[in-house]
Amino acid sequence: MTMNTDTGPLNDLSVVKSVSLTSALEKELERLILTGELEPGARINEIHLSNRFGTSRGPIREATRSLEAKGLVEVVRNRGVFVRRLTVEDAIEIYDVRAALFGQAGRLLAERMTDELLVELTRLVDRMDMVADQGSFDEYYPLNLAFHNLIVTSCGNRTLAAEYHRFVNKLHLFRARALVQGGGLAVSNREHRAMLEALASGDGDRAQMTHWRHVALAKRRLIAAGSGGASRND
Amino acid sequence: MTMNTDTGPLNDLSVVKSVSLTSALEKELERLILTGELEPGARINEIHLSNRFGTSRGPIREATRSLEAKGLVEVVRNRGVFVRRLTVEDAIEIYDVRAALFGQAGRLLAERMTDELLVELTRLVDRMDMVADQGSFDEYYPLNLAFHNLIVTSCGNRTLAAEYHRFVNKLHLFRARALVQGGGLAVSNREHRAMLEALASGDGDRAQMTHWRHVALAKRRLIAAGSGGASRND
DNA sequence: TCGCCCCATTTTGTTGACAGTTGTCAATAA
DNA sequence: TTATTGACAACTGTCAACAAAATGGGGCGA
Repeated sequence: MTMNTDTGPLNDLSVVKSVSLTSALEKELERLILTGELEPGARINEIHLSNRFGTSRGPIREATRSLEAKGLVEVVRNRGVFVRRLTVEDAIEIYDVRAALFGQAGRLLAERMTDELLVELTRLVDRMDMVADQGSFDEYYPLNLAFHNLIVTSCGNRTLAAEYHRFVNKLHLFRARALVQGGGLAVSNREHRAMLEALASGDGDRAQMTHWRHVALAKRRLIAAGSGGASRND
Repeated sequence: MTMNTDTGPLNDLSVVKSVSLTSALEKELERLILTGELEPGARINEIHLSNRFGTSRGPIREATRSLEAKGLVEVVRNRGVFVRRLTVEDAIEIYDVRAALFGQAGRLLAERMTDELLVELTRLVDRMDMVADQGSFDEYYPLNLAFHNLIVTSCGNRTLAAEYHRFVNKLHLFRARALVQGGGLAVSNREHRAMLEALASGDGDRAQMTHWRHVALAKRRLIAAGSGGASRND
């Protein structure tokens, strides 16, 4: 059982009154899941949670039903709810969806590009090149994340952005999560430069293609890495 | 209030025991929303529903929280839940997401195309041409729906298919729903033929482009029709 | 007549309790 | 030793009741 009884997260919950208890619980549960504190496959015990958060089971059940609809947990009747476990096949499917959404975001962004944004994006890619030379993955990863987030949130389509983030989050449920983050840093950043050029040109077709390809290649790297060693999906 | 007290749908609910009451209620509520029996903006009264379905409020609350996560209803604290109302801007955003997903489906399908599927798809397009000549929209619409569904469900990516359908469903919440279905029948079917050719060629790039463009053009038709007359989104 | 305040009613938020189901473990028999 | 059975414990599914908030209407005063 991965439950602890510290009261840390509890404060955030008790303070709020403007927002419903259910949604606060949902946010907290989502955090626990995405950070891995609740591991994929783990069972979510309603009584334990209600004790931990000092509420009854009702709001917790509502929160888990919401998380089920979002695809983060699985509800089995008379058995309980479990943190969803993604297979390699699931992860690959998600990559295709991600590629489609990210490509569309690139297209939209190319058609509404600004100089400031181009400067900001270029700076991120430059810094990624720097840390990639040093092979420092720990520094590369957050920059990479910021780069992608900036593109998606700037494309002007909030629906698309929300969906994109939902699927990126879902990848956290993938057991062999290290594979997702792997891949050549320098190679990946060369793709970033191609994306930048397409965005700067204002050519929507080209931007969509480069952005789509970036995720598609990441998927390829995932498959290649997966078929090598840790391909078990039990 | 659009509630009636007939016991028709109730039977389906009481019979089942293997599936939870919550998910049965959720399905029924989703049906009521998508068919328009519960109109966009309508308030969902927990007590009324619990009386109507003969349950307590608990399962109904869980079902509505799930529908909220799916984007079909909106929950306002201490006020209740309302059937979500889509603005024109929302609908346009959804079209972009749909285009991205449909394009990806086209690409995937092109790479795993079979002769039988091509025959089946061609038959649908042929029949659409027939009824389009007669200007019979009532016959065209279900054929068109079947055509798109067949493509998406055959692409081999269940995650993508589920997302696509989720967004198509959400379009039912758009007030000026007639606009969504509008557009030239013959024009639209000409795009279908281009998609067929791309699928038959097995060229993923080309298939993605033709499929993406098909939805993008539908979006354009929506915008054109919307800016003309019924552009109010109150 | 118009605007504001107060109170009753309605509705939601949350809780605790009970019933039914699942999983476990020990005792028994082969 | 191993398989089976029965009882117990833990947990989920559902419900009814209480508390808090919002809605609506009537009365009062300007």
